Amino acid sequence: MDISRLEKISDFEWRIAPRQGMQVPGILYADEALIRGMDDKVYEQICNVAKLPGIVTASYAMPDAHWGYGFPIGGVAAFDADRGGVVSAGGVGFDISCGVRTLHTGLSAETIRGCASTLADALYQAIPAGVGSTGALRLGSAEMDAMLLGGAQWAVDRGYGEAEDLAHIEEAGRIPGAQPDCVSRQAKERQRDEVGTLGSGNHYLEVQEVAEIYYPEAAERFGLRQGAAVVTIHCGSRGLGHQIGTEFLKEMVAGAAGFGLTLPDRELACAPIHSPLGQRYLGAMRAAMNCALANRQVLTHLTRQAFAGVLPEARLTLLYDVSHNTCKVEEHTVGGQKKRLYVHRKGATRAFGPGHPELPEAFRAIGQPVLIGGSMGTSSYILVGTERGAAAAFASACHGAGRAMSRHQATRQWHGRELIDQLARQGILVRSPSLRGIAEEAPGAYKDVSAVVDAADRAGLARKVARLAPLICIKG
DNA sequence: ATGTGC
Repeated sequence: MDISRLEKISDFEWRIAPRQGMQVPGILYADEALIRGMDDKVYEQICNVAKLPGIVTASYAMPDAHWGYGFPIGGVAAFDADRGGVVSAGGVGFDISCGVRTLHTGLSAETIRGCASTLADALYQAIPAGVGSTGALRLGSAEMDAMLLGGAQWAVDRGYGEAEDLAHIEEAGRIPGAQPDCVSRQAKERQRDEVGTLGSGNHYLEVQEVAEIYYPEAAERFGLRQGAAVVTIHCGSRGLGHQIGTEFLKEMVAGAAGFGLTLPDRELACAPIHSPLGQRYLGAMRAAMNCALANRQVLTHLTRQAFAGVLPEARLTLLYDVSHNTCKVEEHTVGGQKKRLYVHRKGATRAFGPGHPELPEAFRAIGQPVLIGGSMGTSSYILVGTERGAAAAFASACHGAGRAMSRHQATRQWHGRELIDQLARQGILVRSPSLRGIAEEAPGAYKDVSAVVDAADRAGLARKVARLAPLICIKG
């Protein structure tokens, strides 16, 4: 991206002044090196989003922003329903409610190293992974609807996990307003045997070591101690979310003219929040959010079972679960006034600051855990929402490293087998059904997650708490 | 991301 087109606010905040139909400015949080590495398309997409009806304050991009469908991945935009605001399927993304959950294990990384290979095999056997992977559950139509309404609460009610898990999930594990009736038969069909599966692409389950602590007070509140082992699960709503995204995108493209919307880019297809199509999308999307929460909850149960077979002394408790592909109704202050807004976060993590009423009691005084997944073989980070961040980008932060290279390019540059051997020499055990998938996910195909996280920290979006280093990686 | 796709 040509940095001369941006107005510098600070070393980590850059502004695009409104022009050519932009209702609000664009704001990009990143350092110079990250901005120079971004595609010009990201600039274009930030500007295009700023042209959508009802957008408030600014069209934001996080430090890991890259070119996406319509909206940039790493984009945040909020809309006021009463001022013609829209909801956009492309503003949420295909993998609805893709997100990250991190669990304590009650064990040290040293203990894990003592049986890493056995544990890796046990996890790989317990966790269905890969394209089209299926799980042990088969949902009939009534159970499907119950899952889509109940999210992680549905899973816990059926014995997958513990009641205490729920308090440590966004919205207590169940997104209200889901409408299974708005989810197509085909979407449900695709999901029938995919609950409790990891999927493919950048999804993973990792056992990690707490390698570094930056903010001891927050780490203490989060129960993170240096040298401890944690488990992180990164996945989403599988075939169901993808099908919903695909169908509504098409419907929104077809419906745009009927709503009198002239879109700067066909891919920005959207519908007024106060329209039957907008409402149907929200109902279906919320059902997909519950699907993702149920999925991560069942995977947690399978993880506990795998640990129990190898390390019976393990006690897996949930630190937090937060999504990074969502549209959520939240209260934010705009021009000194409190407003209920439809906040799209596409590849951006919610990062509520201290005192937010929606946070579980354990974190209310310190702020929300912000879980940032790295690429395979590299570090992940835990940050905490801050007061300053709550006033910027509607309380959002980055979500990961962000791709630096296409999947195709990566497969030409790396070989799965060599990467697995190389990582094993670094003490990182990778298990995956797909060598091609491994090559596509080569660490070198991603941006430096540390630079991304530093930029988010320095921009004040969230504050660094701890770095997690991978020990075992189950890759889809 | 995805029953990966012109």
